[in-house]
Amino acid sequence: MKSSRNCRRLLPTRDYHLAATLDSGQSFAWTHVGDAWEGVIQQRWVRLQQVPGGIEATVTWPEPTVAYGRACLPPSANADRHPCLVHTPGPAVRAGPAPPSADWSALTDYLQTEVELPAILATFPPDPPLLEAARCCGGLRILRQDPWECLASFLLSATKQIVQIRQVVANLCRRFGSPVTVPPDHPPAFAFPPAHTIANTTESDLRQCRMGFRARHLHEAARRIVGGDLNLLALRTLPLEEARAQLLKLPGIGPKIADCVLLFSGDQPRAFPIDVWVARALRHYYFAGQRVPAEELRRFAATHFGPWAGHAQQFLFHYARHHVRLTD
DNA sequence: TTCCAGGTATTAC
DNA sequence: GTAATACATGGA
Repeated sequence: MKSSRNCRRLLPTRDYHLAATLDSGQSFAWTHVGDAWEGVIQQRWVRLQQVPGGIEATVTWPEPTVAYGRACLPPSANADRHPCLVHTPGPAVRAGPAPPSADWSALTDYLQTEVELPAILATFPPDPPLLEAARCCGGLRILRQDPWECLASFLLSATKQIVQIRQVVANLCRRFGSPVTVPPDHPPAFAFPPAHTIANTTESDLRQCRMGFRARHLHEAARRIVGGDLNLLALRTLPLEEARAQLLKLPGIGPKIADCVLLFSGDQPRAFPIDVWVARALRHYYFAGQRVPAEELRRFAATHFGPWAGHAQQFLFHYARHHVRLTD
């Protein structure tokens, strides 16, 4: 086994509920291990644990060290439009040995620890169900994920339970992802496979990961992205409607998955994914439980919840799943 | 066994 | 235009 060394740091946070955030159906890449969460961020194994004052993060470096890529995602091009976002892009990327004091900004950027949640809550309309949902799910955050991993994961999410999506994503990483350095005696961990890897495999191979009919969509989407039909990072610089229109051109991506990608990885805080849970909550709380066409729900959500509608959506989603029993 | 899952695309009225 | 239906798989 290759030797490795751990590096640990406290990431200071306020109003941050790590478990709610990592286990709220935004990302399917985290495993609950004891009282911590383990996953892979940008090719690096990470362990996160909520502690007083913040999040204790442990990462592992290989020894001897290897060159590694971008230390952090580019800062949000939309940051100026959204004063609640405070990005700290970190120093220039180093290649070669990674010292223990290496850049943590990739992690804080992913976790969005710098976002002032109270400032976002202050923009919400004063309606009782939303405020109750926000109260029940205090500290629930929106992650800033890698766009390709987010898109691919949600392509796999169609009519699947969250636990099953996790399994399929794990299958995909195990079969096609690169192994990452883990602590001694730790089970192997794998990075999410890049688009070109998926594009270069076959639909039949993808089906081995138990993703069913979604294999064709994933394969074709990867091929188009690798072919340059769509620049995922550039979506962060576009107005919401334009970014959504670009995503809707991909096979297997409709309004719901497009909004998930835009909210969870595309710097589009107004994006408002409406799935079965959110639709149920909207009908129940805002339309007296009546049947409402999907388009009308979308129109309502686009105007009612304000500039941080996506956060409101995530509160309603979490609330509907864990705190109340709503019927269709 | 039957139902349903963080949907989408296609086909039928 | 809106309403059903197929699509794979497996947990509840």
